[in-house]
Amino acid sequence: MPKVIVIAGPTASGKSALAIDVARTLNSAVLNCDSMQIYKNIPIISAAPNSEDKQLAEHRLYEIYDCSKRGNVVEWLDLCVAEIQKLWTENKIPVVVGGTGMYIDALINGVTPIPEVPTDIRVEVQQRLEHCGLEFLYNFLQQNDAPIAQKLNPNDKTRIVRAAEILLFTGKKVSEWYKTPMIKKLPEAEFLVVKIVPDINVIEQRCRDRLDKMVELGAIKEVEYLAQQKIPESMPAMKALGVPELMRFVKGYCSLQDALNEAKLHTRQYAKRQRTWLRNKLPADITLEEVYTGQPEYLNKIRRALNLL
RNA sequence: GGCCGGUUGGCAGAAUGGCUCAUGCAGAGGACUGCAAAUCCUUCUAUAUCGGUUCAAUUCCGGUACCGGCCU
Repeated sequence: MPKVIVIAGPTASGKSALAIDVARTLNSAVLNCDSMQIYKNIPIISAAPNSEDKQLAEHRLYEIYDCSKRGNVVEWLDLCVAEIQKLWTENKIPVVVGGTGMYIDALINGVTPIPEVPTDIRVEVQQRLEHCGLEFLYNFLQQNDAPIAQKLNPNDKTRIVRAAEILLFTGKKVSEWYKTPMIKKLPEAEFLVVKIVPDINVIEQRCRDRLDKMVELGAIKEVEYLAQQKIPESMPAMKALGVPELMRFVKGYCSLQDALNEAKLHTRQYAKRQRTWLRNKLPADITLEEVYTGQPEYLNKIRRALNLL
């Protein structure tokens, strides 16, 4: 059975470094599974691999979308699956790394085959949301798809909007859609899941240091670029950690120090959410309880596990 | 030394003579199937201290401590 290595961990856990080392020993490539590193022009703030990293191992699916584009899981999944299959034909074991839980989940467990909702429907729902309020949409769901309404929290904007879109476009309840089995894009794949879950305080310290370093490396320039491009705040790339915070500084609303402190706090909170997700949703074959900084035993562990698969 | 004002959870900040001390932030835990670095849920912690009045005090009165202002 063809194999795929999946490396997951919170921000600043050293997962990218591990991915590079694994890819090198396997003479394979690293595939991005991060919803922000997929965007161009913000490599510093999104902590995408630098040129040195890229020399050590081949990296794919990084910095491929314009920041004005809205990425999504399924699109990423298609790209990722294509790259995995390519590597397989070369007899290589792909190394997928990233911190976006939903993407990993979709890769391993599949998604329900709901057709893509066209833009006009999405705009319509968005307008309803703005004019009539979230409550209106929730009531709409309660009347037309009670099971999903019950499952969702009345304040959960993202999911209520999504459910409304699906219902309007497909005419079928989301709760019905969810009864159809999820489709795996790579049913034949055998995944070796490696999880890095260091102590949250260690992660926090690394996030702080990294953010300071990002500023030294030119993170402000990237944010200024986004401002110049006048990319709407609603775009995903504009929500990358550090972007909204530094944007406030760039626009003169706060000091750099304040912006950084905010960004550091939000990064920690994000890392915490990632840990929760990893802990409860991703069973792993190998778990590292400390930051990866090149310990050879972990590489050996992975190699041994691969042979056993 | 004298006079005045203040003291509510880790922080900010409401309220009240009596029922479980609002709320926000932070912290902790959790959810997560097409924007997910998003979106959302649950939850711990306080009336400075001592005494008095009262059926009942965080709330009223007094002492002490601490903080701030003014005076000598």
